Amino acid sequence: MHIEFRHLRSIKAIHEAGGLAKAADQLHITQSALSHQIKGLEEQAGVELFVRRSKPLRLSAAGFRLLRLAEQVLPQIEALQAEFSALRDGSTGRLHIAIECHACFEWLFPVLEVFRRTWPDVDVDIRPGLAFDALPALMKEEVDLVVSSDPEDLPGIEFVELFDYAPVFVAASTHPLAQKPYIEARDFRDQTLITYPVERTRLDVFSQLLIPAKVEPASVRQAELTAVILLLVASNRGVSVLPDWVVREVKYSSDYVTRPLTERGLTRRLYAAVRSDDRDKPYMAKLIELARVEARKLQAA
Amino acid sequence: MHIEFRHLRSIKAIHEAGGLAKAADQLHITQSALSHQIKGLEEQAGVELFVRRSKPLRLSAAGFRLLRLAEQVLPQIEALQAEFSALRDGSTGRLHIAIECHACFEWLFPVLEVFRRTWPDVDVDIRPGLAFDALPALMKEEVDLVVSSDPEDLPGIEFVELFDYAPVFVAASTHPLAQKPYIEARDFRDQTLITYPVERTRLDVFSQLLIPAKVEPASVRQAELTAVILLLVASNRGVSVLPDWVVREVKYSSDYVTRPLTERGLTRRLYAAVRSDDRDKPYMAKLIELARVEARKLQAA
DNA sequence: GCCATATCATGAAGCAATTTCATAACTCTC
DNA sequence: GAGAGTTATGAAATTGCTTCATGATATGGC
Repeated sequence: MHIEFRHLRSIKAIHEAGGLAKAADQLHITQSALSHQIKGLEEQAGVELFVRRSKPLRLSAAGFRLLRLAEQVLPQIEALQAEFSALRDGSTGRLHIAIECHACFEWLFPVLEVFRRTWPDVDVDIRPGLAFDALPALMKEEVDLVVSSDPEDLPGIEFVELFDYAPVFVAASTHPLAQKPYIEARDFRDQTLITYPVERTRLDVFSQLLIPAKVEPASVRQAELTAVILLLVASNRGVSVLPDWVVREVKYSSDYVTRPLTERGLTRRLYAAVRSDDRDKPYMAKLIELARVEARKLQAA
Repeated sequence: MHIEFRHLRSIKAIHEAGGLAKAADQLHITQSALSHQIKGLEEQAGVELFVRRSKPLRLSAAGFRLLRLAEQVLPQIEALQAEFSALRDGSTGRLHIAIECHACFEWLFPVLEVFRRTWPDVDVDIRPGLAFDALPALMKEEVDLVVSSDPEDLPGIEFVELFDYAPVFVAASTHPLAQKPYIEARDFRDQTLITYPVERTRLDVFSQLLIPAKVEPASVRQAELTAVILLLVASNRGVSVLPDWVVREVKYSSDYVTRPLTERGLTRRLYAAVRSDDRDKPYMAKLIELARVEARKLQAA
């Protein structure tokens, strides 16, 4: 059968206006069109929806049943259309974030906390599961933002600069290397290096320092959580390299020392990879702005 | 604006079939038509409902939102259509009954009790409020059945015979008239007559006996409830005339006597007035049959 | 990576459904 | 029962949906 929303609207209008002609006005069609429409609907449903005997057309029992449906359903689609128009003007949307950089949890969480307060209708999520192939997922609209430090030239994708950070050497304060003012690649030769469990090319120590210098650490141990890495470092089970926003937590602790990598220090840049379509959406712009501000707060601390 | 059920069905089909072409098959339209339709819908809503980048067309966030609506709403209209088809085949409907005859409660209630068990989906009600102008209300479909003992020739209305009954004289067993084998009009001349509070022409005593004989009782007192009338009669505050199905309750009580009106007794016939359209509906036929059976049980008791 | 295949998009043309116009039929009120 | 008000109807005009034919794009196997 073919009951349509149009029919629900008509039923409702006729009931409320208390007549076909007035209802037709409200619906911006002629009385004739509405009459034909109702006739068609009744033939479709096989049921008389109105009492014809009385002149200001009145709903029959079946008509009332249909009206009840209309009053239940019409507000729902109106609500949906409101959501859609919010989506269109960018006051709502989906913001699923994939992070390639394992330590980014540390600054992203506080950012999202602040973000949720001003944009409560945006559907925010972090998807660490597919951190591997984040950029293809971004292109397929499986996620909406990828935090990355390796910009690529992809169609429809833009890499928006977030902030700079420094990968910093961390060791226990009792560690021999604590004596040096800065750390070089060759210093790792006889060390146990503790890293996040991802491929080397995605770790700053390797990509920026050890691989170019062709240095291999004595051993590499992996730990998932930043807190665990720091624990291992404190108990002298190895040394690590972490972004500055992470080491700021231990900078003033007497258990740790932090040192720059190379004499002048390394600098890396983080990007938010987003689809061009999304870039100018207000909530997206806001998130990126927040990320910059909050991260700098962390780095300054 | 112009979201229609058609669109909801399409969204759902595409999602379930996992592709536009297969969905189009299910919907019995071409792939092209569906493509155009979705395009139109997206323009309407101003929102992308599907992710175009991936090839087996996938729902976007907004698309999922619409799907959720579809899954909520579509079953509702299917349920409605089931109700309508039940209405068409007569297994459900509205059965609002108006009773012109005030004492008919007595047999109608038991009838409806039985009826509700076999036809639970029929919307049954008794509307005593508009007992006055019941037949016009029947024509205007405000009620669906009128119990009446005065058939009229009205277009679209049929009077279906229910059963015959006898208006019977009731008095306290101590009442002087209890001595007579039957009661005549002139016997009322010096009596207080207790009646239902309706116009005289609609009371059997008057229309069938007193008005033709031009007899006026000494006084007339009215009571709404049958139980109250009987109470007043028992305490000798007056006499009354009630249908046989009512007096059967007191027939064997030593407090009352019942006597026929006139030597041969009066006989009246009750009718169910219904619209011709409704007459052959199964539930209507059933109710009428039940009324006959149950009433005769009461009269026989 | 490239080609074959599957899948979706698009434009023009045809067709069906909806709307309108003009007017008839009906109901209700006075 | 005349008149105002309201709904129904038929035919023509219009809208918009569908189809056909074909182009564009993605996916998977080699």
